[in-house]
Amino acid sequence: MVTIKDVALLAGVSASTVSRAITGDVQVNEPTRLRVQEAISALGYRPNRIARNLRRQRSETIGVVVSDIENPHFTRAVRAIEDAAYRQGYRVILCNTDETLEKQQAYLEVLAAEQVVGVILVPADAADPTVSELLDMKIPVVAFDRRVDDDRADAVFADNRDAAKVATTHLIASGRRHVAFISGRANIQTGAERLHGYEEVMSLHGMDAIVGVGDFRQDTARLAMLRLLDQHPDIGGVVVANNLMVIGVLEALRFRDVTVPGDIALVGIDEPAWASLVQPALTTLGQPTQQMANRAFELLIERISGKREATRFEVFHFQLHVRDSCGRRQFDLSH
Amino acid sequence: MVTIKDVALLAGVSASTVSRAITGDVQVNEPTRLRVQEAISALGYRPNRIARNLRRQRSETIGVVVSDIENPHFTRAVRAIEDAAYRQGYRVILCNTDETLEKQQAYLEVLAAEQVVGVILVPADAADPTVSELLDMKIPVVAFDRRVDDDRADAVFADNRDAAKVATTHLIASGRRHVAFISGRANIQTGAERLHGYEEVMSLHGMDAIVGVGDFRQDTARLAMLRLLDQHPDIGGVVVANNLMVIGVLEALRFRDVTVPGDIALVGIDEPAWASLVQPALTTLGQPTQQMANRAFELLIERISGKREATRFEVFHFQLHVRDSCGRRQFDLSH
DNA sequence: TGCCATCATGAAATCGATTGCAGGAGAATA
DNA sequence: TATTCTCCTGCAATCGATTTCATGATGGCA
Repeated sequence: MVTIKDVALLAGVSASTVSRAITGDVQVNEPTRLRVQEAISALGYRPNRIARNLRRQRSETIGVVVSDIENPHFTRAVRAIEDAAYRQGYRVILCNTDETLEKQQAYLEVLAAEQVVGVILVPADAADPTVSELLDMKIPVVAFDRRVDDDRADAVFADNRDAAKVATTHLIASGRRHVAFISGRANIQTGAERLHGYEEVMSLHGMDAIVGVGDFRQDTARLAMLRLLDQHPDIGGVVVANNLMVIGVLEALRFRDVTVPGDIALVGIDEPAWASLVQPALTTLGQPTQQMANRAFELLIERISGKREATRFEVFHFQLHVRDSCGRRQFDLSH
Repeated sequence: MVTIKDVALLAGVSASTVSRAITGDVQVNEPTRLRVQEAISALGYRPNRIARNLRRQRSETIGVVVSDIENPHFTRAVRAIEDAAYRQGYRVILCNTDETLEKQQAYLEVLAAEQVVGVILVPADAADPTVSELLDMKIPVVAFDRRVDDDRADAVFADNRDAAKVATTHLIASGRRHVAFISGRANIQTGAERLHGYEEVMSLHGMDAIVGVGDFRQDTARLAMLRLLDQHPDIGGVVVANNLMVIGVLEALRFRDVTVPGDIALVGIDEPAWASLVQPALTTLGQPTQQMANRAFELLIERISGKREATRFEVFHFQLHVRDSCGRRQFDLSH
């Protein structure tokens, strides 16, 4: 491995001078700078970032931690963040926690150790003390999609309760009775809020809640829907708590020869790219993922650059896309 | 920040002893070890990984670099790799290159600097010299989905040429004429190979190739398909080079009121989760993504542990899933 | 009793960079 | 000419851990 000393030796200067020639924050005589440059390219020298970060106590890297790398909502956000960050000279490293506290802690520690300048986190567990440790270390954290308990962290999320309310109301207003809900995990904020929104509307209309418990993934949603069909043969509508679970639910309905929206009307929360291509085209509630991601990054930059002290929450809103799977009773003109 | 010295001070021992107590590779007297443990938890000490990696010249992290974080084929692979790696005590950090050489170099350098023990790479550019630099540093590299030029790197990929040949042949055998191809970027190996497979079959049958150039993303595929419809109104079938582009192509066909498979039969390469849910259900060629990912990780571990010297390539095969979009002329029984 | 092996520990070097401090050279000013 | 200032550079300390080497204590064995 070629180090700064080798370069110094070849250029006939000290290591300090090489360092200054590279970083450029202190004046270096032009001829010497050129000699150093030559030596660097002659040896193919590349500064060791570990040593640099150790000394500088920071890096030019931001960390992004998502709870499910397979969820298009998150990957779309990650791409938006990476794009913006890279343009501003930051590198982005990404980690996947699989919705487990253990992995979240492990990866937050990795990021802390790498001295990242900031973290955007889709928290698997809002109460994770590791988040506070990062904040103690003056590493700003922006929660995405969900909040964290430590209120020094900014947060960007959507109004999930409202989304579920709109979806449920839409089905009921279309004349559906026995509207069911395929939930995500209730210990995840988005899961809980969407469930609460659904329950709120159901009780408002004096109806019993019919909940199939999923975990935001395709397989469990299929099983939950099959079970629900057995237990409640009179279901007339279903709200599905996220995009991946919609796939599982549609598989279950097709397997049982249940027609959509004939037998059961369906509204999905989240807007996948294929929403309008499936049969029937999916009525969805979409959130402005890219805008949210961009905003999360902006909030992080404000913190990194020290422009802002106060914690900020930003709430975005879902938009209803009425297509065919809901039966369209009410909104025939809104296509 | 609490360092090893603070722990040493509180426990009344030297830093060396604390270090030994933590790593456990050298005997430490039991009572002292306990005192150190107490001091550690009392202070909430966490060893600084940067310093550790600097000294040890390695980490317990492996790097994964993908060319498109939004492609489900890659995210599925990433999740499989992360699962396996985490179980074996490795941490995984992920980077996205957007199919650009510049970002690929930047992120490979980041990973090299972080002293990762190995890299799994979906190369955006097979000729990138940074790959060789990693290998020079004794950091093993496994190419995924595509190969790299440096033949010290292992590779796991699928027989893309054959996939395109099967897809094209299937359409022709179903009686389709003027079969078109929506290609990915030809400077990407998978793109080139799939295109060649298509062209090979077409020329074998004495037919002219009809190629719409895309870049593996949804938007360009839509435009390419629209342009193709204008230029070649007699197209009877189309092979689409990857899953994301299928969405764009279906959008274009729907926009022009072209029926599938009535007017145009369609076969997609890659098997997205929603393949059987779209209308019409998609005939696809799927590759065993998770198996490939697991194998890539195994190859990497063999290198990391020094079990193997010789370079290894592993080629996986696509499987044809006949559904409705191809017209099913030949294979009515094969569902 | 004397010698040697073993065990536990500390002091100091080390990893590869950055940076505070000091000093020399040369220019500008008194 | 003497003094001050600026510019450039090198020395050495530093970041926080690991690891080599040396040393003292203990105990077993001759």
